[in-house]
Amino acid sequence: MDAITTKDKLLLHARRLFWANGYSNVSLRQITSEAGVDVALISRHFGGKLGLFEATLEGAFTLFDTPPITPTELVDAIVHIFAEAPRTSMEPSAVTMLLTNSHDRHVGDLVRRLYDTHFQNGIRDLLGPDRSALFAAAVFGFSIAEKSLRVKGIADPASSAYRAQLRNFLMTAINHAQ
Amino acid sequence: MDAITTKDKLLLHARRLFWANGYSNVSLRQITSEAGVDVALISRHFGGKLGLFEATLEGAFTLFDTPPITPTELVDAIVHIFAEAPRTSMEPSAVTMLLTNSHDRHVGDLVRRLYDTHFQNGIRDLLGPDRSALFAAAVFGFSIAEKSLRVKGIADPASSAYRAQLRNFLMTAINHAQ
DNA sequence: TGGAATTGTCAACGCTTGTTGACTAGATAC
DNA sequence: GTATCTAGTCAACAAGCGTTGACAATTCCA
Repeated sequence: MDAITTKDKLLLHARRLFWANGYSNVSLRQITSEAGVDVALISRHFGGKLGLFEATLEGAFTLFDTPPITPTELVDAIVHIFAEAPRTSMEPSAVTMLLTNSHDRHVGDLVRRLYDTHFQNGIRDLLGPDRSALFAAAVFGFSIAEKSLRVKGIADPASSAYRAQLRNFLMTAINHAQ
Repeated sequence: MDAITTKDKLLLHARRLFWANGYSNVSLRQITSEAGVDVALISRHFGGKLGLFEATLEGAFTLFDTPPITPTELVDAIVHIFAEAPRTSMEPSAVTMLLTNSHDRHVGDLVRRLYDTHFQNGIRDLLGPDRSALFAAAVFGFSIAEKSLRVKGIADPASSAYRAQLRNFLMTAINHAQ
């Protein structure tokens, strides 16, 4: 019983720290100290740092594995994830962890593979190759601008203006793609 | 005389490696081994790793320090930088290094400050707060999609289709911002 | 030409990293 | 009740990191 709690504690803190700082910028001792457990337990439960990282992404791509019927529903789903993220403190770790770690020496290949199999293949059938590429660029760009660079001019995520801004940005990227 | 060559060699390889792998994923020994010089010379010439990183960004924001007159000229300038980047092997290190390192423990604050003082303030007068935020998101998203995640559906950077695709994407972000 | 400043070389430092093995405690099964 | 397996604790490991200081070589200036 207690084992499950420990694994969940590790997953919770690891997900938050990885998403906020990136794979290489988070140490195992940082995770375990915040989770209040011993360092060695990561290797025991997850086989190592990479295994823990993979575990934090487990089941995070369900939205894209069964993509919505229409582009509008896809946009609404992503807007919902982005807007609710601060509340749940869970998502959009999946999407954003992809890009904030895509250049990492240790997890770059893994991250690109996850993007290919889940995100890209999931939305390409819905939007077509060109529109899905630019739609992905819009999602990534908005996430980077808001979360990492904290660009001014992006509305408060709790406001309805935020949802409208993001929705309009994504719909524009879809509708006006060449 | 030889000193200048060594500094330039270090800057050249450091810029390339930092841009490709990010600050924390590049070691000083990796840079110096490719440059063919001793490790200690980085601390001697640049004061340390952070100083070398800053030096690689020197003068890379001239475009945004004196922004173009019209949004169209701004878009054309960025399209030009992106399209010529593979040839010159220099840019768009400035813009893309901003975002690929924005979550780094060591250089995150520096990178955000550079973004604020150069990129953001430069284009906000031209585009206004809302449009400049989404324009920045479009630039970052396209860069991430093309360079880091290697999204399918983005044209060959050497082709004219690439310029048209990027130009249309950026113009759309500007013109349809709420 | 001789002294001073700069540049390059080498080895070592202290620190952090992820990982491992030995050991104790507790739960489970026979 | 005893053997077995799992979970947690502790200390240590080897490897890599950025940085430093002592020394040799070169260049520059008077």
